Amino acid sequence: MSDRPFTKVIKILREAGLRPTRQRLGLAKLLLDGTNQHITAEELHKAAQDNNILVSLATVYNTLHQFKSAGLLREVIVEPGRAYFDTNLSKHHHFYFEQTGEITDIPDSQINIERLPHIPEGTSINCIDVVVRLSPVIRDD
Amino acid sequence: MSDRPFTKVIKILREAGLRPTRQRLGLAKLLLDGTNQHITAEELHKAAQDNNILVSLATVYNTLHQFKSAGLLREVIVEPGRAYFDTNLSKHHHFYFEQTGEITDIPDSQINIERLPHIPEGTSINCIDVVVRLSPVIRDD
DNA sequence: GTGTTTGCAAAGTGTTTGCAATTTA
DNA sequence: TAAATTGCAAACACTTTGCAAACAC
Repeated sequence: MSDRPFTKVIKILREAGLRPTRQRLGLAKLLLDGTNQHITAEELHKAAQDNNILVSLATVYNTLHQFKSAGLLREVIVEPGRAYFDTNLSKHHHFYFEQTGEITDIPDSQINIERLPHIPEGTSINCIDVVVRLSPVIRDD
Repeated sequence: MSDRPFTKVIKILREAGLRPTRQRLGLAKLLLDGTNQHITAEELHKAAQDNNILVSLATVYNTLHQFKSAGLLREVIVEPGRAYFDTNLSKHHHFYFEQTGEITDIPDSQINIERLPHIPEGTSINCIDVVVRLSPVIRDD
């Protein structure tokens, strides 16, 4: 919404090695506004249109991957055939509402993995993803 | 490989409410042989061809979903755009080798989730999936 | 015989890519 | 102006679907 802190977003992009083009600036402003979001390319494209940010769907896809490579976003995999991107870079996990497709964060403090498994030789852990899949409670009364 | 215990597979399908057709029997024999497998539709289709089981790719897809609905298989979601099916029905988790796409099991005894998160009201946990993503160790010598 | 299942080909969904035109530095 | 970026449309990978023919019971 604010128009001035453009400089901040420009700085972020520059430091990520990405030229601050009109499209990247617009998408970065939508994504990196400090709120935690779980968004698909289509949703972001729609959000851009709604905010008068002209950008093609192809560029949205490319930009999401560039942001991911630059460490500005993470990918969350909870269902086949659809990629979600997560603006929360801190350690955390996810609830996935199977009914609605909604994703919400589980703070790292609320989950704790004890007893880590023995890691195969020659490999190292990239990350550990925990997805708690939820369904609506069915009440029969 | 064995030809006689067909009766066993027929029984499994019958109890799952699925007619034991030639295609389902063939696929069930490949899948439910007691080993733990993580397989895609394409891979299963190829395996069927290699074993002289005539079945179309569309039927492989349909059969995998029928088996899943019947509780004979589980779906594992580790990468977007590809569905893996898991013949291991006991509680366990997964290693995912990002480099190769390979999936292996983590026995439930080797991982332990403490302190479960607070579940949103009106929902119940369907399942908890843990994916430990691995990369090859990079050695610089 | 009747309802189920199959296979094909077509359609669908989400994503990536080649390339000319445009923009950035 | 040289290199990076964009947008389009086409290609892509994977999956689902409609429907006539084949099959199971």
